[in-house]
Amino acid sequence: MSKSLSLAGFLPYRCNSLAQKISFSLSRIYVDRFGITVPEWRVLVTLAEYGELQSRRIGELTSMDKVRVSRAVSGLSARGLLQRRPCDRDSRASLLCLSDTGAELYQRIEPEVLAWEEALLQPLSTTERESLFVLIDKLDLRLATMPAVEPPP
Amino acid sequence: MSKSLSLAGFLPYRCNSLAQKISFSLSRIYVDRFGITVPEWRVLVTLAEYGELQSRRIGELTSMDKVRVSRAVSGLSARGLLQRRPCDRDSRASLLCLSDTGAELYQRIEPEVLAWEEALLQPLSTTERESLFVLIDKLDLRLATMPAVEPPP
DNA sequence: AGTAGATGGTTACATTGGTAACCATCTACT
DNA sequence: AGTAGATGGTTACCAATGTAACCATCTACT
Repeated sequence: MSKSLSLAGFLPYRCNSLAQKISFSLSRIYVDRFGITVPEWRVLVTLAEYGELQSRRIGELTSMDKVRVSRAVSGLSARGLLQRRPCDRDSRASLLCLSDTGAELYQRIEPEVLAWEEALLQPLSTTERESLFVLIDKLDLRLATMPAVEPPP
Repeated sequence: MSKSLSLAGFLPYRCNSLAQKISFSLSRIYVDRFGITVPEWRVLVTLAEYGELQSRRIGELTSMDKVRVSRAVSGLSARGLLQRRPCDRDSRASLLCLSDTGAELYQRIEPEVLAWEEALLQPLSTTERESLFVLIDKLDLRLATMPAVEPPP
């Protein structure tokens, strides 16, 4: 005999719904108050962390496909938050970084986001926080290596 | 001094990206092979578990808004997987349950999904599986009760 | 050098998902 | 009973996301 499915205890559902709630709660900060979309937010964080990158690399670091990156970049550029300069190694690509306004905006958002994160994790002990990330890492790894489910014969 | 943000260690990002990978991996089963969408899948599972429900309740149990439920239901109905009968207590609503074909289809999918879940969780010990759900529960609860972040004055 | 195929990035098109307006009915109060 | 507002559910409309085609350039090989 095998147990039967229940959404409430089903990891895909729980994880999805948690991710959405987290994302929504966080986005109140940068969407409502700063008019930044989620993909734009990811680009901002990444450029703030790495300094200067080309689109391709931003895509890798944020797990977004090139179309999404392109749109996010063009949105941010339109608002003067980015700076581009040609990439001399490859003239198809360009190198992107935060403009002064972009960096300034980011510095206003970042502390609020950190405060929000701290508030979210507040009920978890240090150990729990660590194991949360360990578990996520393990599942991520598993997904990358797990064989596809076989259809029955 | 406070730490600065990095996507790779940022819970919203990690959780989102994990949820997407999980969802994608799982959906190979019911999307590719059975042509069922994600919302439809949730409705199926819920009706399989609860027997007979009205749309409103399905929405609550699956965390989907009424539009999404309506579309999922109409998709499943079009394929003859559901049965509706009028709700005598409220003539606006109807009661939904799986049709015979629906139940049969579900019974073909369920064991595969359970096998997939087991494969996913395989690298986690029993304790780890438990703490994973405990952590998710805690975060869920926290999100429901957490105060909004205050804008700086 | 020249050509075939791969790659960075953008644009155009189709699909999906969300928001808002809507209709029918229900509830509660006069 | 009659009316005002709430609610179940569908439809219509608009924003976001993914897929596919595209252009320019690069790489590698002859």
